Order: sequence, then structure tokens, then C-alpha cells
Amino acid sequence: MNAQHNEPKIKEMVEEVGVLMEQRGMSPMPGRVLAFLLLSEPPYRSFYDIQEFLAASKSAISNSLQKLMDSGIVDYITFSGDRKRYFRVNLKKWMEVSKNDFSKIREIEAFFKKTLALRKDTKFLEFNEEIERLLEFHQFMAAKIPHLIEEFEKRYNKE
Amino acid sequence: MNAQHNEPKIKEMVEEVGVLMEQRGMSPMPGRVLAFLLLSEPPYRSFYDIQEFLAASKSAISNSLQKLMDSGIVDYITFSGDRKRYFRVNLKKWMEVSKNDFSKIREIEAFFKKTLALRKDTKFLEFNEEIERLLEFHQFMAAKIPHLIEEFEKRYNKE
DNA sequence: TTTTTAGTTCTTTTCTTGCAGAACTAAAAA
DNA sequence: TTTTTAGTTCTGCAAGAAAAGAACTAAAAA
Repeated sequence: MNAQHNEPKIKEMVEEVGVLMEQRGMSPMPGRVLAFLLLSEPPYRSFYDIQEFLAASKSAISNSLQKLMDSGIVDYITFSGDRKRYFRVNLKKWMEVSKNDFSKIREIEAFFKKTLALRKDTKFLEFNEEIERLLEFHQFMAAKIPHLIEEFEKRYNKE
Repeated sequence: MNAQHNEPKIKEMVEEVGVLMEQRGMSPMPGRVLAFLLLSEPPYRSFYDIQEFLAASKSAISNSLQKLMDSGIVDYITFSGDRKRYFRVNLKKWMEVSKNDFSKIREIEAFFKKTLALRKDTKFLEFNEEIERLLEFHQFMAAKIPHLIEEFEKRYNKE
């Protein structure tokens, strides 16, 4: 259960993903765990495997797995006669999460709406117009992207 | 130069934006400064105005403005006979930044490409196929969104 | 029933980071 | 030329977060 041929490359990418996740507001360790699970052969790993590969403490691994499982993109499987859990990336959930990610545009939309409401008595009409345009842009994108996703789904299901 | 009628509401929203920015990986203070500039009447303010409103230190304001100006969404104007700078939100830049924001999809795309490259000798073909699908999704979105943006621009320029 | 083990939770330590306040700089004003 | 002022940079501190390590739990195994 340990066909890890290109380990150095994986180590490299694991670190890279750690940084990537950090930029997106997550802490690096869950990112590393995720990357390891995604890249390892087989793509499911025991708690100890993960701990060993990342050379981290049990608590760090436990908390990271917890976070990843909370968000849904990691889950685990078991094998009868083996009491360990084997953690793996749930790619279907990841797809869902990716699609849902676009819905945060709605939050920005709401923000600009609120801004305009508070600025309604302004003397600076041009300024407001530009905010209006930003609002329109986000409204437009928020409205169109779901269709794009549908289009993708249709196309995929045909093939 | 101080027609700040609905101050309490602004204060509220300023805090709200602080939190919003924090969630997106930025520190709260630049978010507050941005929100204040966006909501205030007039929509340009001196260093001291900002400091006073946010009840923060000079260094905090200075660093925040610096970050916002680096990203481009804030700049400043001056008035002859007044040595102060008047900071304001550059909404055109913000629009650009908003549009560019979608290009981070390309980064995710690149990430899944790399993942597949490293997994090319896998025995877990189904797993790889799901990664492939995630890659395709991001490729699809990355390809289509620029068209959407164009469509928005066309529609806007007509009106 | 006792022991082992997989994983969690609690406590402590360390590191980071955001802010305040002070010291400083550069340019305008006097 | 000196002083004032707008803004920056430096230093130190305090709060928060992430990780380590130890203590603990629950369930399987013996």
C-alpha cells in the first residue's frame, strides 16, 4: 500500500498547495493534507500515513482532517478487518463546492446595493453612477454564471 | 466638507466590510478605510478625516491606504492651495480588478492539470477521471467568462 | 475483562500579524 | 532659514492562531 514513486515532486506540490490555500484564507496544513490525498497512490490514506508523510503532530492532522471533512471535500472509507479509516478526497463534493463558489458574487452584489442605498442623497452623481455600473456588472455575472454551469453540465452528460 | 448625516449607519457598514474583507484574507483595517471612502459624502477624504472617523492610529491608516493604493482601488486627488491629499475610491480600477478576479480560475485549472500529470501512472482511473472533470469545468468557465464580460461591456456601451 | 490502538481534545508554546505610539522625513508655509 | 504639517517608517507589544505534545476516549482485539 505504498506505491509512492515520485515522492519529491509530491512533496513539492504539497507545499505549493499549502501556500495556495494560505492565500485563499485557509491555514496551510489542511491544504497540505488535501494535496497529499489528491496526489498519493492509492488516493486514500490512513491517519498515520498522512502524519508520517507530512511529519506533523497528531493534533495538527486531526484538526486539518476535521476542517476538510466539515467543508465536505474530504471523507473516508473503511475496509473490513481493518479498524483504520482511510481518508480520501471527495471529488464530487469538490465539484459542488466549486460550482457554489460562484454564488459569493451575490454577496458583492448585495454590498453594492447597500452602498447605493446609503448614498442615495449624494451630490456626487457620477460617483454613484459608477457604483451603479459595478452593481450591474455583478448582477449580470451572478445571473449568467448559473446558465454557464448548466451548459457545462449538459455538454458533459451528452459525451 | 462634512455632510455626514447617517453616520451611525456608515459606522455599521464600515465594520461589516471589515469583517467581509477579513473573510477574504485581507486584514480588517483596509476594508474599513475602503468602506468609509466609499460611503462618505464627499467621496474623498483627507488622511486626518479617515483617522478621526475610524479612531485608529496614523500608522494603521497609512499602511491601509498603502495597501489599497497598491491594489489600485484607491488613489487620491489634491486641490491647489491645500497640501493635503484627498483619498478616494477609484471605481474604474475596482471594475477592472473585479473583471480580473475571474482569472484566478486559471490558477485552479493549472493546479488540476499538474495534479493529473503527477497521477498519470495511477491504477485508480475513476479517480483520475473525476479530476479530469474538475479540470474541464474550470477550463470551461475560464474560457466562457471573458465572453460574458464582453457581452456585459457591449450591452452597457449601447445604453 | 483487560489491553491496544485510532483518533480527539486539552494545554502549552511559538509564531505571526495588526496595531499603537514614537521617531522620522520631506515638502510647504511662514 | 526655521517651523509646521502630512504622511511614512520603525519599534514594541498584545491578541490570535497554528502546531506540538500530553492526556484522554471509545471501540476493537485479545
